[in-house]
Amino acid sequence: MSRASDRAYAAIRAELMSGALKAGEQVTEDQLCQLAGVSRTPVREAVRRLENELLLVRSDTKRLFVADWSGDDIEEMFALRQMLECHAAERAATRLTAEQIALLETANRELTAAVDQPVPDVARFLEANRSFHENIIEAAHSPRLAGLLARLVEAPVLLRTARTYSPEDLRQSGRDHDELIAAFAARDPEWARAVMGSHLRRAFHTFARAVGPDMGRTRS
Amino acid sequence: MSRASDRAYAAIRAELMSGALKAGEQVTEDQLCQLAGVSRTPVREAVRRLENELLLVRSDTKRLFVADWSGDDIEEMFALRQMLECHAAERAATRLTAEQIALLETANRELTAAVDQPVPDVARFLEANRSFHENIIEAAHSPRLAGLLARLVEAPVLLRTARTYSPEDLRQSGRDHDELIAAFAARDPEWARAVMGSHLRRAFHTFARAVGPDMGRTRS
DNA sequence: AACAGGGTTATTGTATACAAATTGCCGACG
DNA sequence: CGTCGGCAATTTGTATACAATAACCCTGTT
Repeated sequence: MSRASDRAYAAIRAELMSGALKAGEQVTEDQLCQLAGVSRTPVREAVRRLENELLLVRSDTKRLFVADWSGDDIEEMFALRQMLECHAAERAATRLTAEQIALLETANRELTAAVDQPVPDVARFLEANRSFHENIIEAAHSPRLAGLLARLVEAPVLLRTARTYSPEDLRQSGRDHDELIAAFAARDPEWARAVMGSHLRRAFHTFARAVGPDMGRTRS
Repeated sequence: MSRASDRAYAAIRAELMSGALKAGEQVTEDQLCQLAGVSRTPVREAVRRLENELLLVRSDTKRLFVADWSGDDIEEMFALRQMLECHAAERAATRLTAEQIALLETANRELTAAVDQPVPDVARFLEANRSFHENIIEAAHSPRLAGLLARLVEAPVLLRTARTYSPEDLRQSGRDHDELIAAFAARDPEWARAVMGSHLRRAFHTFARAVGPDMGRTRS
């Protein structure tokens, strides 16, 4: 992470996540250079990565814009993620070691701890959640699957500012994870797949409800 | 395609496909510059694309090598492709226009014409086959799905030199495509998914048989 | 003979200058 | 008043020089 292009990537990504760069807005490479404090060469490399992760998009004439996800885009992304991550859960069920299952339990204890407070710590929840899912993908032993998912998982976080997490939603996620762990402990691929499917599909509807009935179809 | 980076991409890719650059071999950026006749900047951009498509890989210390796919890698890739392309076929069944279906018929006529000769024209077959599948993915109207598949479809072609296409294999592909067209014409997503699944799974076994029992597990 | 150390070469990473392309503006003309 | 064309400014694309880092070889020591 000490390379200039990595720092540029992190810096630009942070700006996108914080909302300092708004969806649909044009950005120039020079702008991003100033922002990251490096020259255009590493910035261009970082931009390629972000384009690949669909956080930035190029117009037909190569001009650069912050991605603006429509409701359809989000639904599509969730559908793809569900397909791939169900597959990962299925594979993981027969491949997880006892140590890895213990890791999942640890991550989910952290997750529930973040929720079981007077005021839930959403950032802590998100980090534990990310770790939980990452461990499953890791255990699926399918490096290309992992690469594909990497492109899908992070993108919608862009919209997290718009989202209102209810404590009940967060708790339900914890329970889903518990059942997932049970399916893994039973070495039951079908069970794991099914739980993952309902987990992600519920997440989609929670997300859709939070963002609004039109799911971002009205742009600002 | 007139951009230097695009030309570099095409040139390097051609070298990989022709087998002039062998699997596992190290390549340097300067080498690729000479090869493409452009400077390192566009070459580096082309290399990023090829890394993304898994045709090139980087060692832990950033040195560049031609990808060397193991049998497990190939099986994994086929499994992912099947999952995604079945999904594409299912979506396409309800979205293809009459014109697009006609396009598929044209592509498959070209494909069978390439086969129905004293000596089948494999290159022409591959091109028609690529066009056929591309049209389906296009019709699925899922740009991210298309992006994911792009990373998977082209990679194993690297190994096509090792492959012996029997005329019967090629003819069977044409018949699969015909049934796929029938499923699309009937607007039956389930049918389309099933046909695509068996089509790709058969292709996998044909491929595995042609490459050999160990599927490349013995590297040269 | 094996191995550690240091210096040399090869390779990748970054900055900068310049070229090509695109956009937007402004005036001339219908 | 609209619109067409071209000039100026902005933005992206490429080449090249230089810096940082990793691999290699060679020697000296044990």
